[in-house]
Amino acid sequence: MNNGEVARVFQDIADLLELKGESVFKIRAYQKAVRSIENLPVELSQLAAEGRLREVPGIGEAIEKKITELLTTGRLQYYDDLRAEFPEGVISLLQVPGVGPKTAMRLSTELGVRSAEDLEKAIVEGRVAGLFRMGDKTAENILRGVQSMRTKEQRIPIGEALPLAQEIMAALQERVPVRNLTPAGSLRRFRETIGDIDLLGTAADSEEVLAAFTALPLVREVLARGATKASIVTRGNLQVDLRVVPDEEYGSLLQYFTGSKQHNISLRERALRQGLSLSEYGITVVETGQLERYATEEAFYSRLGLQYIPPELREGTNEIALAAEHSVPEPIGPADVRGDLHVHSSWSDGRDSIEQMARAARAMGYQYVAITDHSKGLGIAHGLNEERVQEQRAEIRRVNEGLQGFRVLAGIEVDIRADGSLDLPDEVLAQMDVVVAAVHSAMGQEREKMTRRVIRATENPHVDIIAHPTGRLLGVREAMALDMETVFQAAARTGTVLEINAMPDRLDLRDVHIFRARELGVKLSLGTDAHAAEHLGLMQFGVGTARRGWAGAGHILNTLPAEALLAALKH
DNA sequence: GCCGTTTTCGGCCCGACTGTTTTCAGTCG
Repeated sequence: MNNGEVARVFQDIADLLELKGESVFKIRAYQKAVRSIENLPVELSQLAAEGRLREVPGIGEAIEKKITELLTTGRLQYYDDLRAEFPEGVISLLQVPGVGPKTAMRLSTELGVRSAEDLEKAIVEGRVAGLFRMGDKTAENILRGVQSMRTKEQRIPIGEALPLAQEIMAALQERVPVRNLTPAGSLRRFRETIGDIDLLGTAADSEEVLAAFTALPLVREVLARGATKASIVTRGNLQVDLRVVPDEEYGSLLQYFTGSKQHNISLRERALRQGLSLSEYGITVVETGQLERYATEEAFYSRLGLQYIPPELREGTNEIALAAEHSVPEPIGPADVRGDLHVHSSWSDGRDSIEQMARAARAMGYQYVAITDHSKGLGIAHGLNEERVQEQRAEIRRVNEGLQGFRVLAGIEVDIRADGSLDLPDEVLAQMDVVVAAVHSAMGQEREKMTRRVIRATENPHVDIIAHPTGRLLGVREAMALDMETVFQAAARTGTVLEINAMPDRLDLRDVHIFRARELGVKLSLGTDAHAAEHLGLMQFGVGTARRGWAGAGHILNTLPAEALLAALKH
């Protein structure tokens, strides 16, 4: 049983306990365990084998026992008993926006509703509005919930959300005087997918800003518009919330709306022990009732005796404890990156010439770029054979002669074949500055075979970097079946670098993988996989993901100058 | 059910909004 499956069981238990009307604290304990497990960078089975389950925040004696039972037997008696107490399907009603545990139970016991379809029928027939303490408006609200559940846009990749947020912010700034306009929420934390866009700003006249916001051309529907907050739905069917407050409250508001939820809960629990109560309006000294306002997040965290915590680290793991000791690591920043190590040109399936890519990379402030076109096995991408590799090397030498203070590295993205052998002979690979290897075919191999295949590639003395190691495409293709722990160990043992692919639909390695790989001493690199000059800018998504994996500049090879980088590579 | 620079027992984040209400319950983020 993997972490996701265990987390689902505990989520179900939390839901069932809610239906049952159990103590909210017990329910919260299960929910906390779920979030903790979902964010875990390592398999529970591994922790269990090492007797370290209790080290996970939110896992105590009782939940440890339940996890052990699940891992060893695949079942959980407590869960089975709990489920037997309720009619099948009641849990599913909790998925409907506007329906909580109380309503779900009443719908089930009083109307026999067991599914969203049942619910819709009951509403249309007027049976819901007829219930005690329910009315037409409540029924209508739930009906909208059922419908939105069907049509609502799922979480969108950050690669779509960020440009959209920037477009909205730019449009707003053109129209009204608004300061400190910034994304908050999961967008600011650089999660790989975004549910809705949260924006914050400050202004003397918040009403004016909100009026301009709700009147933007891309607005399809205005959900709410108050004195400090407005919500709209875009034409692309995505919800965008904007909060506008005075300058002096900006710090606490930004802190609050950046989250994560678990981070904020942990922060507030800790503050209470210090006699302080936190809210989006500031910090209240409980004893005196005095409200202190904060214009910056730095001052807010400082008041709590904490080091500043970068947004990408605020997931409620152990960042607060580290901040209390002032030992939160400094994550890599965009300015640390000195070059891109995964770039295609028109020699394979890229759009732009080597020289165009090189000049674009130099314009970004880089010192080098590795041209890593596909090898011959990828016929569809016009991959390079031995002969064209030599021709391309000559072209790279020519381009380098025309570029001062910048270096184009001769690289290749060599295909890892189904058996783990490489698509070009070792003699050819030995001549390259950088060899990137990647799986592009037979991605459905079973776990053991796929793991052996990738490990064999890491064992080749010429392979410097494994690109997009899991092969996933967000929302399109699942990660390949790979034993990541074993892959990390092989990478660490052989000195092979694992790539953090910055393409927003890849982000591969992903955050939790980066976290674990780093722990095991694996070297990492950043690459955009650019197929056109403008893709080089996607590096920001790779950097954000690296930060979520708590990677510092020291963990990422292409923060080094060119010579030091080449010396650090395997061959 | 978890957890401890107040505690191994007794606490447990905070506020907004909505609807159906005469003071609040339920839901959400």
